[in-house]
Amino acid sequence: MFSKACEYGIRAAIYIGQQSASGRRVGLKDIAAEIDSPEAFTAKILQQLVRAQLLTSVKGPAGGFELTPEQLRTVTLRQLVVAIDGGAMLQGCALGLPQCSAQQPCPMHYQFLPIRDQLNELLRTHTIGELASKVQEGLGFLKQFG
Amino acid sequence: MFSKACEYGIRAAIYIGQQSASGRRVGLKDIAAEIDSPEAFTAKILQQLVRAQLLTSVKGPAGGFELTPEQLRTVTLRQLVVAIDGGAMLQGCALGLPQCSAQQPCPMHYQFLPIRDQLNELLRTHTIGELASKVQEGLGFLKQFG
DNA sequence: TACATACCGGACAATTTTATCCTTTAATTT
DNA sequence: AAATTAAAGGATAAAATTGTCCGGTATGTA
Ligand code: FES
Ligand code: FES
Repeated sequence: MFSKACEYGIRAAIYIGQQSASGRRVGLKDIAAEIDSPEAFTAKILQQLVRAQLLTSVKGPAGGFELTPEQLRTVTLRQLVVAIDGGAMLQGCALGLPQCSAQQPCPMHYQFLPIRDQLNELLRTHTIGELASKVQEGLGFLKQFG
Repeated sequence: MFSKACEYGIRAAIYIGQQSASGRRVGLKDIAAEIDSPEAFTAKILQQLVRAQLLTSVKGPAGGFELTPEQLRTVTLRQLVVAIDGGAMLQGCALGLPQCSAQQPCPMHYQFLPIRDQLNELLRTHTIGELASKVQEGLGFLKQFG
């Protein structure tokens, strides 16, 4: 579905969000441990997200990553996915035709469209803050135990 | 969404199905041209599908690929996808957790599940024959022009 | 039997994705 | 100012995916 980079990116953003909501700034090491991802690779992805201004970083001692209240409230899953994976999966043809369009649709087009639309809607309407709350309340997990 | 291999595989299967429905057996060259895919790579994918018995091949002059009436009627998109990409995308967690389960669900789990289920249903309920008809009737395309 | 056709199979190459390492830069503390 | 901390950035490596090439094998035809 999504690339590894995107999966790590989303999980990281949610964890950072959860901690930011409690006023804690978190470092790379902590993040990678909490979402069970390769540290250096995760760093690259977070850099991308900082550049895209979807999250904030602070250098130096007591530095790390955080989401501003504004970011927590407004940054959506969709923005993360687009920043990392690009829009291809959210707009592209299921069978890989160069253009998804009703002009020359692939034979799955009309069946596939509603599903893709729902996915878009799902990503568009969920903010990091929202998902972070879910984790905070113990209703969602960013890694698995046992 | 799907890998390139899977996209080519599905498009190829549909084209072969369309021709088989008209009693024509088709060769690799023809297939690659009609679905706009790299010939040698497509050959590899078709081999996989033949081994999985989702389509049939015949060597020698006037040989090529075809779908038996049985295959045309019973082989589903789902079988193609599983044969080429494996079941990961159809069962895996949206955020890449090693297991998708309600025991330790990721924070997207309950929103994501219905969409993934619909995708599964879509793939499970559409046969190659059905999609081939659509192409035959000019309602669907396997490559794009101009 | 000889020959031509077309898929099969293995090896190989290019590209993209995933992942690591190390130096530099910025910020804080002593 | 010096030392310490932590992210930024560049170079590189490993792995997976995508793609090519070529000799082998089966099949039909002359
Ligand atoms: S053309 Fe294939 S999904 Fe729209
Ligand atoms: S656990 Fe993530 S989708 Fe089910």
